[in-house]
Amino acid sequence: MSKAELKKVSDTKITKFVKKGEAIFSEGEKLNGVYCVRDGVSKLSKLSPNGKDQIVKLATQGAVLGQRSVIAQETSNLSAVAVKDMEVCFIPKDIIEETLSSNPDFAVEVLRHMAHDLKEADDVIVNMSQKTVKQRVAEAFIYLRDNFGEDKEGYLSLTLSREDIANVVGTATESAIRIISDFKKLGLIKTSGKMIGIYDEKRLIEMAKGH
Amino acid sequence: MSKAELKKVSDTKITKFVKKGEAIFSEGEKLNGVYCVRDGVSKLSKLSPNGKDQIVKLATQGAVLGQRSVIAQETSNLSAVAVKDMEVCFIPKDIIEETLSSNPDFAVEVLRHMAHDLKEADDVIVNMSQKTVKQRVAEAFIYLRDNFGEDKEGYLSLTLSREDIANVVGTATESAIRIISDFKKLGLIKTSGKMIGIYDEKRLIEMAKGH
DNA sequence: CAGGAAAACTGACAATTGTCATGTTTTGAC
DNA sequence: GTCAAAACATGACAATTGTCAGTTTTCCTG
Repeated sequence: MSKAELKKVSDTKITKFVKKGEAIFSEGEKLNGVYCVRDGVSKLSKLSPNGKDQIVKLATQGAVLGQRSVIAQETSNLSAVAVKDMEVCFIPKDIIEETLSSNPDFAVEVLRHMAHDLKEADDVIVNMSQKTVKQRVAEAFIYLRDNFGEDKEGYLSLTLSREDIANVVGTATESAIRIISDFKKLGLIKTSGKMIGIYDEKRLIEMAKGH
Repeated sequence: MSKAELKKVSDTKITKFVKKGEAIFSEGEKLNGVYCVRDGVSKLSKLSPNGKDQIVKLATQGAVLGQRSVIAQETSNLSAVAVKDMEVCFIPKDIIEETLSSNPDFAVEVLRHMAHDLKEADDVIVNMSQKTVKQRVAEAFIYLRDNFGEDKEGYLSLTLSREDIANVVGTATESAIRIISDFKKLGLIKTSGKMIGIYDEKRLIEMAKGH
């Protein structure tokens, strides 16, 4: 992006704070721009016909929410809700569209990013369809550690509710809870309240691979 | 694309015929360009660690294979194998990259397309994680009819092996076969050899929705 | 800090799905 | 046409997962 363009963006951007549990936008909503995540974490989920909310992605610092819908000129196919207090900045879609069509480098940049997302989505599809719930839960913890880190005591920095964990994994809340209990009994993880920590990484990774 | 660009593309493109069962490229392969599907159908699949091949997408006329990998400058994350004799034309990646960075409209066009694919991938994730195998099989038949049509006798124009159907749905081959038998007994579909036809669309759609 | 709501947890059971074993049919090469 | 290999099909059973019902714990609000 040129300096002039950068300036225009920073002039028009609006910073917004979103508390944990609050929505940034909802499925089916028409978006007038995109939201850059400066801080915090958002879950991107889609309501399934049976009433459950499948979490498709967790977005953190650097992610751009709503990009897909704005580019495709469609309403959002996902809901975005904060799972950790957030700071986001809004960029109107006019700016995006203008920059896209005037600046090929920007377009290619966005394209690369979207190509990456698409690959990740493919991976999720394979995991969902070919791995057991137990494997997916194990994988989820490793993913959470790798992407959001852990505190000094070894607990995952991003604490999700059991229901959210179940919705990431795509299973019933009770099943997720049961598997968490099992993992704890097996000494793979430790828990403290709703916080979860990885205790035996090696064996947890084994579990994710299927024994 | 300008006329000069179009000319360059049509000068460099190489038409190739791929027989049913043959691969266009494989997972992990480095691609030197993309393949436009002129005719036929390809399955795009990914090997899961347990040895099963999950079909992520079926691509037909108009689809561009390898686009994601070429844009992201990565090796392919999927394998492409013909499930119906194909005619594809190859476009070297240099041409793609050059056109992308010189022609914003082309980039935006590709971007829109990829945004659409991403939405579809999200939908697949939700289906995989929230629907039963029975629902997914029913949905698969409706999808096959809507996207590939049916012949005069009402059989799906695209005939997949039972194994491929299982791999689309993400289940064991035996489970897929059993469900196909059940659907037939229930009068939802009809079969003739490996061909499958939709017999009672309304009830099949009900089944896809969950009873 | 009391009380109520929400979240976490557990048990019992049913439904779904996968696996293995085996038989049947179809297909394709010769 | 024949024969072997592959694909299709079914049964029996085990493993996984979901559902419902109920208890305990945690969290939040006044």
